Amino acid sequence: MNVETALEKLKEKGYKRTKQRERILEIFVKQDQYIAAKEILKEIQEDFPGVSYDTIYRNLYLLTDEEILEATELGGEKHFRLGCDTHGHHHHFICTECGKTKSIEFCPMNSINENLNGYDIENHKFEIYGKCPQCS
Amino acid sequence: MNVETALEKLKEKGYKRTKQRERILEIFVKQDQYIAAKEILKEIQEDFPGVSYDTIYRNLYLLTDEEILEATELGGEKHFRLGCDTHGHHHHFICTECGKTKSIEFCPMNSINENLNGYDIENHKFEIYGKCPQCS
DNA sequence: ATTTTAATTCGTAATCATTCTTATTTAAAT
DNA sequence: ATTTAAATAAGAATGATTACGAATTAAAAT
Repeated sequence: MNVETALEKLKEKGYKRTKQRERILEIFVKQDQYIAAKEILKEIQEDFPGVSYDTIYRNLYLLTDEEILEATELGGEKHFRLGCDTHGHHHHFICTECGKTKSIEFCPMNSINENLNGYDIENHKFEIYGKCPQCS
Repeated sequence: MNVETALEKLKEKGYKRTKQRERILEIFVKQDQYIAAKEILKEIQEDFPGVSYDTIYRNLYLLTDEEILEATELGGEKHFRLGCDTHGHHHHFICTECGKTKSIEFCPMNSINENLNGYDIENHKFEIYGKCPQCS
């Protein structure tokens, strides 16, 4: 997913193209890893000194709703990254030291054979935490 | 795990038996589901009007470290439940409506055959979210 | 090109969960 | 009964997130 494709997708839904939104997308395209809201803010302030957290969060949530970003909770903070839909659905190994991730193609939902009759499954989370080769 | 067993386990490590700690454990034994810190506080205040969040969190984290409780993040809040070590290691289906859980014996780490050479695995999380039979 | 409209942003305050600090209290060992 | 380390109370502080009114701006309509 690149910046233009994402902005196209938003335009179709009636969302406008703004400099701030474009800049946020650029950051995610450049850094392919989980990033916290405050880091996005810091980076954007170099170009737009006045951006507020409101703008950051509003956009992060919008982009997540539109499935352009995906979110996870790390150390009490929400983190976001570009949803790599090139790979299709997948999970992550997340380094607890540097935050870098490695995609995991294996999805437990394909292997599970547990009786969940009557349960309406909406979502699932599978993440492996540890040290990546560089940090261990 | 019952209250006495848990308190025994703590005593062996040199931790004291306090009314507040005992009461916290009772709540978890009675309600076998994920509970947020503020709900613990509310319930305990009926007996100890002065308890502070400090006491709640200190104990929740202590109990989690001692593997008496287990924790997960739900809706931006940490939630805790009694670690059901009778079942051994397992995961959960968590109802997004009422918070009730169903144990899942299947563990993806037993089925995964992904190349993670060089990665030092410390932990993992597998949870399924949705509506339980009562809520769907 | 101008106007209109709704979306978006800014600036700041408010909220909410969690953590910290210090003085005081308590369990349990001597 | 005394001592000592652990635990608690009370409230302030922090940090992430959310909320809100006013001002701005992108895009559509005229």
